Amino acid sequence: MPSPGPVITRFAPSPTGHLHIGGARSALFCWAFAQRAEMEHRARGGTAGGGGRFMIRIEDTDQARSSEESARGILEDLAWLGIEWDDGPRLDYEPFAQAKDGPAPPTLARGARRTIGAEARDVGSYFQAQRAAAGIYNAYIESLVKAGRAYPAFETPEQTEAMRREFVARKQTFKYPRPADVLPGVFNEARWARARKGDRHVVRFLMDADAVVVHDQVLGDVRIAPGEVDDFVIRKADGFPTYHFAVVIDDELMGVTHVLRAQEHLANTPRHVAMQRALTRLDTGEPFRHPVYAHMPLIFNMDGTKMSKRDKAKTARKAVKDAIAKDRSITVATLAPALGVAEKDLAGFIAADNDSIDIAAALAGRLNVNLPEIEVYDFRRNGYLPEAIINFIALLGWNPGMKLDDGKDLEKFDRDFLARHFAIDRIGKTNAKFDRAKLLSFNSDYIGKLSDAEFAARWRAFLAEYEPEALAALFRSPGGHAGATGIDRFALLASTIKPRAKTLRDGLTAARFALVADGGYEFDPKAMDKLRAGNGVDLLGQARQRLAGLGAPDWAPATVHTLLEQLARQLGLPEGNAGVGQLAQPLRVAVTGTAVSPGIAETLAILGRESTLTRIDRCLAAAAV
RNA sequence: GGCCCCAUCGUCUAGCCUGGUCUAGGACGCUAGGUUCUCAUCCUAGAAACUGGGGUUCGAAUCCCCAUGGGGUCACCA
Repeated sequence: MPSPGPVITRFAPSPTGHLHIGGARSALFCWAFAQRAEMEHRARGGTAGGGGRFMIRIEDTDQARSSEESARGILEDLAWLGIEWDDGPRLDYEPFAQAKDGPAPPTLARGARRTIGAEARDVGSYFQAQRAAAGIYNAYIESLVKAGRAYPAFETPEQTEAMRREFVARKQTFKYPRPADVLPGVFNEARWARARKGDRHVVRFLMDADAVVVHDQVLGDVRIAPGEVDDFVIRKADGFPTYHFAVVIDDELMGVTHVLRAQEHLANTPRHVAMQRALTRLDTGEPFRHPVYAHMPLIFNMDGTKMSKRDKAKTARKAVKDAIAKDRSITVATLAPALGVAEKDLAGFIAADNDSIDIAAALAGRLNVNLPEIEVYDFRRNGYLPEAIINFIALLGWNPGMKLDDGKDLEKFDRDFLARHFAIDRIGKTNAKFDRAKLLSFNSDYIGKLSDAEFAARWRAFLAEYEPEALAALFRSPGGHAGATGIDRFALLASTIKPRAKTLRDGLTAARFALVADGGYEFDPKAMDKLRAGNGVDLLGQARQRLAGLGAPDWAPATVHTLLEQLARQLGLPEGNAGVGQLAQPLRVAVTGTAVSPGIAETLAILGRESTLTRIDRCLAAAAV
């Protein structure tokens, strides 16, 4: 039996921004599908790369909107998620979140540089703009024109638009009317000559008259009646191929066997199938193949709207409007300079004339609001773990359909599991809503599952990347005093933060007490009232005296705890933790200003002797007023 | 509007293909308890769904039809 060749899947983003979370899922499924094929191939003793390959292709045919930075950003986002491609653009990068335990200076210790992707299969560039420059598409355009399956059209965009409006006015669906001189299967020499002369034109595909059936692995056969699809543009006036055309050419030339993509592309697929029927390879003379199609359900916001980066602008716009309404001193004139943007731009943003994400981000920082995460990068900088995101998005429109021993559904799994078990027949058909609450739950679960050392390393790497000042502050003893010797304050802090952090970022909230200076926090009035009401002040004084007797070198959770236990006993408080608890609350208020903190012994140990005593004294003074 | 796709708790979903084992299971969220020095973690319990109507069948969440609802798509964007 001839070897069937590898399964080849592809993810083909257009580089016009960061990687959208929905795109990440498409990439993940394509990756998993190829991975599984490769694994099974190797299990049968096959050679590496011969069973399944995952490819990235950059669809940068939109000259105006594409950028190299976006392309790189998307590749980095994929790398961060751990979705690595076998074929595609080369990415040299420094692995993320690899900071390990190290000496005090809070620098981000990057791992060794890595490279993903290589132009290994000799299929040319993975950038469509470069492929266009190499003449790949034009050669096929010409072959189609010569075969009478495509033709130049000379209407200007304005003319086409006018035609469209006429149709709409008559309540008809616009379909480009094929010119009378264009005949199927007949090379229109006159038009071609005029085009070659340099007249501005587009090239349209001459749609065939037969029905098109898309055999979709998820949705089943989808039949489109003849005449439903008009003669669409395959080459723009600027000489670049349209998406539809470039996709069909490249998928064939790059040997793509399986196309897994979002359902929004389903309606485009008949065009692709029709072109595949009409095209013949220029190198081998073989007809184009039809890849296997699988369209997956879409992902929406909880309110049913599309998840788009404009949501960020919307959120920021609402926030700034609220702020202006609430506080008269806030105006466009005062805000703009503070944000570092032009007044005109800010006014335009508020008026919804523009949706600048830069302004949205500046506003969010200024007004202290959280923008919705839409792109992978947003999740990353807000402290989500890639494994949580992978797991969560894998469940949007797919599930393994397996039960755990206790009868519950298996829903927590990693990339490797997905690679082993992913199958198209378990892709669902119904659109999903992106439930951030569940993602958050997944994220805190994954944080909880990390060992203390791992969490400390990853939290530290995260802070080094996105909150370097906070990290630096955590490495300083709050009051500038020498920290306890013999304990790693950061590790201790991290271990107490871990169960309290739903994201790496919000771990900072729980760590606030360790971040502020000894005199840098307010005492919560309610907590202070409570302190004064009972015998809190007295207990606090007693505790202070006792703690003062504990030398800085002994300042560790266990010793502090023992000391408090002993004190509780001496004061005739209830046995065990209940007694410690009566001491804990006043102490907690004293050293954090609030009634909430990690365990009191850990809290005090993290603060160290000098800070603790300083803070207690400050509280005692405040309570006496 | 034309064409196409879809339809189980608030949300993600299992079950549907191969009708009975479904008084429809799990997870998140929610509610109520419990553990704990506060908070968080953790544990237990509870409320919560087969869109509607016809049909097929001894029997339908599961098969068929219609209605309704939701979505996608109709660019010289991808």
